[in-house]
Amino acid sequence: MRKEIKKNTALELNPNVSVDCVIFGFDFDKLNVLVINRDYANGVQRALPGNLIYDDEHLDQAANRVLEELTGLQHIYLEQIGAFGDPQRISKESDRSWLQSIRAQPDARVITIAYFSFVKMEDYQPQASSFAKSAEWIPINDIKELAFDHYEILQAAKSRLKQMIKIRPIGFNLLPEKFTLSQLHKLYESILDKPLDKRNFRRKIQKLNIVMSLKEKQRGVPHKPSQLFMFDKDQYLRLMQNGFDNFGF
Amino acid sequence: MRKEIKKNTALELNPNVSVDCVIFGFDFDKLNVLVINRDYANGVQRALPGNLIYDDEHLDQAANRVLEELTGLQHIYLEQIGAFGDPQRISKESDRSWLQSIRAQPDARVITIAYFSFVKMEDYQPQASSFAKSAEWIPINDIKELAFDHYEILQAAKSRLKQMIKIRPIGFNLLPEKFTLSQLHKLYESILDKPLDKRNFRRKIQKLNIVMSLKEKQRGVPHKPSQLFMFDKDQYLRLMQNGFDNFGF
DNA sequence: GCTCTATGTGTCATTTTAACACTTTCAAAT
DNA sequence: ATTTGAAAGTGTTAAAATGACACATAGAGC
Repeated sequence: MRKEIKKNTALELNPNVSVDCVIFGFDFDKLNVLVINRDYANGVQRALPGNLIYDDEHLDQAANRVLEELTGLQHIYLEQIGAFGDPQRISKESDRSWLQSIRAQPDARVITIAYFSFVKMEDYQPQASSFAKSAEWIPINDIKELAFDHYEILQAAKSRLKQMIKIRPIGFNLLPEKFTLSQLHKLYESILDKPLDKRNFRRKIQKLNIVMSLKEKQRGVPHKPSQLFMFDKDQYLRLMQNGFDNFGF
Repeated sequence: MRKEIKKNTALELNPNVSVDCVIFGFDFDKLNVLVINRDYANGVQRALPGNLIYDDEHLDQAANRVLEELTGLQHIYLEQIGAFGDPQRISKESDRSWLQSIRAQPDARVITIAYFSFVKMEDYQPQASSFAKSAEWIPINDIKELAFDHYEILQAAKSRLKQMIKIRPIGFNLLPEKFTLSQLHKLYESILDKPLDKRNFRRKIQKLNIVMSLKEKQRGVPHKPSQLFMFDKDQYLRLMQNGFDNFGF
């Protein structure tokens, strides 16, 4: 018998449904993703933060709870990517042996609902706990494999991010309050994974009026100091409401 | 005790995960959606075709199977919309009483994975079976309520369709092999839910080279007969491969 | 042959895009 | 004090895309 009898208590995990989170961060040079490391027989393996949901829990809440339990990150707006449900998605040998050490029903079919978000890296210092041995930011392009089907989920998240940047001014979430246009430019290049003409980029961004130039400049840099900017929240909200559908580079 | 002991046989339904399908059709005038009718104590209620998945089944396969079982539609490319997982999503009284008549574990938490697709209405005459009393095309704008959270799912599907039409030439799937530009025009207006300038629409479509004009005209219409067109499959595939991201009306 | 109805067609002003190179400002090193 | 290195900042032009707009045409039914 593989499944246990399941009582209807509020705090019971649902053995068939999990959530996984892809959290993007930007270090002014490249995109990073938040991963946890877990011990297993033959070493350490990376995975996205994720776990089973409780039976009476909203999916979105579950994603937030799990993310916090494993990495300490709180109060993050997570957006659903979709469900991943290959019946074999958790049956690699390294995954199975690990599941046996942490799950009451390690052989249950599990479908997972993936979520993603993007944050200012500086604001969130990951703090591992629960079954995560550690939690850290890893450059996206350095990731060659992950547990379960998490690599596939990561690719889906990247492609959603790429789409999303064309219809929403995402920089808001990934950059600190004050930033330079070069940093924003680099962010767009990192996400779209292609070079963008500097002058055309600046023209296009400025026409949207979502950035306001401050009276302040960078200091201590060994080159011409850059103007600092902030996002204009009102203008941002106005754009979003009018269903803004062209931010295409 | 709400859940039964669950054995690990291949043909067992997973009590926690279902799929639901939103199938759009176009009758040359407006968008329709395929719904099933089910009997319950106080009458008839409409629902999207959907049901539990088997424990060893891919989600996509489950969606295809369920759609066929309930409506007879086969061989349809279904695209995932996402997961819907409100813990209360199946607890309206009318839904519960109906579930008790068809489910082994009517009180289990069920999350559903929604799929959508669009077909040529003429090619698919719905044939109800299983617990569907009937299956039929209903104009989208006539639908005011559906079972469970299906109305919400329908809205999500509509909004995905609206997005998708901006990045893919969807007419391929919704129109018969030979069609007129006016029909295509009307289709775009129905999906986008706003009028589009006739001349600008025609110019834009023709520039893409995805439609080929035939040597054939409409016959028997009480007005100037329209030129017939077909889609150019090669050009379509070429466009799709190059990641075609602007079809914006 | 008259009427009704949907088809089909072109222009122009405005906006958007893509391509492209040099000067400026600061810190650090000499 | 001068030089050097490194990134910031800035404008023009040609080509393409967009949006607004009105009237002649072809067939069916009477």
